[in-house]
Amino acid sequence: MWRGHARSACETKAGEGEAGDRGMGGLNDVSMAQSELNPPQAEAVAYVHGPLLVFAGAGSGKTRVITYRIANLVANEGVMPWRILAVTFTNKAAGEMRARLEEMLGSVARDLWVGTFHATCAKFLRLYPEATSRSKNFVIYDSSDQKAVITRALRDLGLDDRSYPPKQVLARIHKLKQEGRGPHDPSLDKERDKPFKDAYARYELALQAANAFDFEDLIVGVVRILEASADGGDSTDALRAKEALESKFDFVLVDEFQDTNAIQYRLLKRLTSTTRNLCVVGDDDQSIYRWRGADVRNIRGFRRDYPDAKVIKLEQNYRSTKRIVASALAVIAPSRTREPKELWTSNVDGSPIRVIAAADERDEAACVVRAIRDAADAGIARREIAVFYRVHAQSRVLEEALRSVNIPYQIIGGAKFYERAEVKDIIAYLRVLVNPKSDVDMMRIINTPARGIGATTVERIAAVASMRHASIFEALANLEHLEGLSVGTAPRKRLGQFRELINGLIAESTGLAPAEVLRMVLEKSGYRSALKDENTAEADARLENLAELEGSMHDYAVEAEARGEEPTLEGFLERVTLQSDTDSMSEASKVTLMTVHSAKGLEYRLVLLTGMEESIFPYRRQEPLGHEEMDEERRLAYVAVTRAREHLVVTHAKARQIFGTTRLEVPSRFLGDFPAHCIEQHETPAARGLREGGRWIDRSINHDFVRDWTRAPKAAAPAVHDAHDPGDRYIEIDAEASQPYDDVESPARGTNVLHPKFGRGEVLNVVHASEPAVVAFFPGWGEKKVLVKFLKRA
DNA sequence: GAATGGCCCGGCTGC
DNA sequence: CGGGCCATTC
Repeated sequence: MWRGHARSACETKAGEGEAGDRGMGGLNDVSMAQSELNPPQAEAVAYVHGPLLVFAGAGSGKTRVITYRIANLVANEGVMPWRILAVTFTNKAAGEMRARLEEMLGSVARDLWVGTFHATCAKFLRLYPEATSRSKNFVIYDSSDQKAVITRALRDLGLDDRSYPPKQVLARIHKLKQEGRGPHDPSLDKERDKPFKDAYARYELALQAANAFDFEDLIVGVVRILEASADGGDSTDALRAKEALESKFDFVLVDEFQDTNAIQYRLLKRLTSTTRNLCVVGDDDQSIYRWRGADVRNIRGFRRDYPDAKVIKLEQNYRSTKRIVASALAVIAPSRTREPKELWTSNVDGSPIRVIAAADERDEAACVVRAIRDAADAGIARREIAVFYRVHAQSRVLEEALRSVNIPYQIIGGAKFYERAEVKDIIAYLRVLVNPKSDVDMMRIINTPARGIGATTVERIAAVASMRHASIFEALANLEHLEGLSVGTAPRKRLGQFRELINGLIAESTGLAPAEVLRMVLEKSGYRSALKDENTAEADARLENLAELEGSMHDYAVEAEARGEEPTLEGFLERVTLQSDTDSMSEASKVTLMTVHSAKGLEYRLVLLTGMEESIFPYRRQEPLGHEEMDEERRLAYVAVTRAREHLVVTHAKARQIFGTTRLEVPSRFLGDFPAHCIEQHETPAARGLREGGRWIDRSINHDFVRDWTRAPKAAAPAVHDAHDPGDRYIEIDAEASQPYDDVESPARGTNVLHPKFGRGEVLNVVHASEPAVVAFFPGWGEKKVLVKFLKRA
C-alpha cells in the first residue's frame, strides 16, 4: 500500500472492485482506487498542459503515474481518448496498460492509442501508405531479411563482402536512419565512400520495390510524412497525411524515454508541435540500448529543448528492500554523467545479498538450482523467480541444470521460435500471399521445398527482374515474354508451375481466416508432405513447430478481438515481426530465464544474477571498453539489481567455458561496488578447492586471477560460508525414491538413472568393461562412462 | 544444373 | 554452435 498525500486529481474513494464498464465521468466515478499517490506522483498525474519530464527512479511507480495521468485526462479533463497516444517499450506493457485503463475508464479506453513506437508507426503507415510510396499491404523486414536485401545490393554493385561486410554496411545504414538521414542526405556529401552511399540508395530502392519497411523505416516514414512540404515537392497524399497526423493527438506520453533514439524523439516533437503536450517518463540510469541507437541525451537534454518543461522526480522506491536499493545505488554511483537524484526506500532492510563464488559454469548452475529450491521452501512461487545473464550463451548450462532436477522454467528470447527455418519458410509464403512483391520472401520459397529451381535459375530470374525494376513476382507474370532470360525449357516450365502455385494460393486465400490460409499453404506448397517424407525425428519436430505456428495464430486472433480489431494475415505477420521477447512471456508457474536487457521493466521477489565476471559483465571482447560503453554496462547492472524485490543472489565462476573456450575469470568490478554491509559472501567447495589447492591452475598465467579474486569484492564480508556441504555436488538427488541397481543387472538403453555426482541422466549405451558399465548422458555434464554399481534408478 | 555434405569463420544485447 | 561457402556427386 502506498503512503503519502493524495492530492487534487487523485482524491477519490471509488472502490477498486467496482471497476468495470462505465462511461466517462468525473474521476470520482473512476476507480482511481484507494491508491494514494505520493506528492510527486500526484503532481505528475495532475499537471496537465505543456511539456512534462518525469525522472522516475527504479521501482518508483512510473507505470502507475502514466496510467493515472491518462485516466485523469480522459475522466477529468474531458480529453477524447482517441486523441491520446501512449508509447510503451513493449507490446506486453501496452496490453497491460490498456487493460488497466479499461478497468479504470471502461470501454472508452479502447479508443486510446497505446503501443510501441514501431507498432504505432506501422498503424499510421497503414492509414497513409501512399505518402511513403508503399501500399497498405506492406510487410516489415526483420534483421535477417534486411541482411538478405543488403547482401544482394552489395553483390549487384560488385562490392566484395570483405571490404563491405553486409552486417557492417547495414549497421551504418541503420545509424544514419536513426538520425533521419537518407542516402541523399546533404550531410553525406562529404562522405567519400561512394560505394557505401550507392549501397544505401540501392537498399532503399529494393525495400520500396518490395513494398517493405525495415524497423527504422517505420519511424522514418512517419517523420517524413510529418515533415512533408509543398515546396519540397511532396505529393498531395503526403501533405494530406501530414495534416491529419500533426493534429491527431492532444496528448502524447512516452514511457522509457531514456531509450529513445534521435528519430523517435523527432517524431514525438513533430506529433506535439502544435499542442506541446508531450510527457516523457524515464530514468537516465536505466538507459541500456545505446548500441541500438538509443541516446540518453534525449532525456538528459529534454530541458534544453523545452525550457518551460515541468520536471518532476520520483525518488521513492516502493519495490525493493533497503539492501537492494543501497547496492543498486552503489553500482550506479561511479557512472560519470547522471541526472542528480536520490533514490530511497522506506522498505525493510531485507536479507543480505548473497554473493556466491562458483568453480565453473556448471557449479554456478548448481548454485542457482539450490537457491531456487531454498526459495521454494521459503514459499516463493516459481513465477516470482528470475535468473538473469548478460548473454544468451550462458543460458544453456542453466537450462540443463534446471531440467535435470525438473524445475519448470521458461527462456525469454534466445533461439527464437520465429527464426526457425521452417517457421520462416512458411511465414515467407504467407508474406508473399499478402505482398507478392516481397522478393526476399520469394527467393526463400521459390525452391522450398525443392522443386528443381536451382540457384542459377533463381539468380537469372532475379537479375532480369532487377534490370526491369520489377519484382520477381512481376517477372514471373511475364515469364513467357521475358527477353534476356536464358534458362532452359525445363527450369522455365518449373518457374511457370511455381507461378501457378502462388497465383492459386493467392486466389484461394482471400476470405480465409489466417489459420486456414496456413493450413492451405502447408498442403498445396508440398511443404508438409516434403517434411513427412523425410521421416526423421527432426522433420517431426519441424512439423510440431508448424503446428505451434498455427497455435500462435489463434492466440493472435484472440488478442486482436480483445482490441476490437479484425484478425488478418497482415496483422498476424506484423505482430510476428514486431513482437518483443518479453511479449510472449508465460504467466505459468515457471522460473524465468532471460538476459538483463529483456528484464527491463520487470520485477521479481528473487533475482539470480549470474556470470558476474569481468569479460562477461561488463561484457567485452577484444578491445577494452570505452567510457560510454562501460557506463552502459554499469547501467545494465543497475537495471539487473533493481529488478529484485526481496532477494538477490549474485553468482560468478572462476572459470567459464563459453564460445568454445575455457577462460579463467575474475569477479566483476561491479561486485566490488556492493556495500559490505549489504552482502554475504559464499564460496562453493569446488571453488574453494581451486583457490586453496590450485591443482589445475597454472599460477604463472594465473596470478592476476588470484590477485583479483582477493581484491575485487573488497567488502570484507562477514565470515565466508560454505554454499554447500562438502562432497555435495549440488545436483540434488531424491535418495529415498531411488533404488540401487543389482550388481548383475544393467539398465537398458534409454532408461533414466541417477548418479551421485552427475545427477539424473539417460543411458545411451551398455558397455562391456571389467565391471558392468554404461555410457549415459547427464545434462550439464555431457556423456559419461560410469559403472553401474554407482547408479540408481531414477 | 541441382542437391548434399563437409569445413571454416565468427560469435552480445534486439524492435 | 551455426550459417555461409565450396567441393563433390547425381
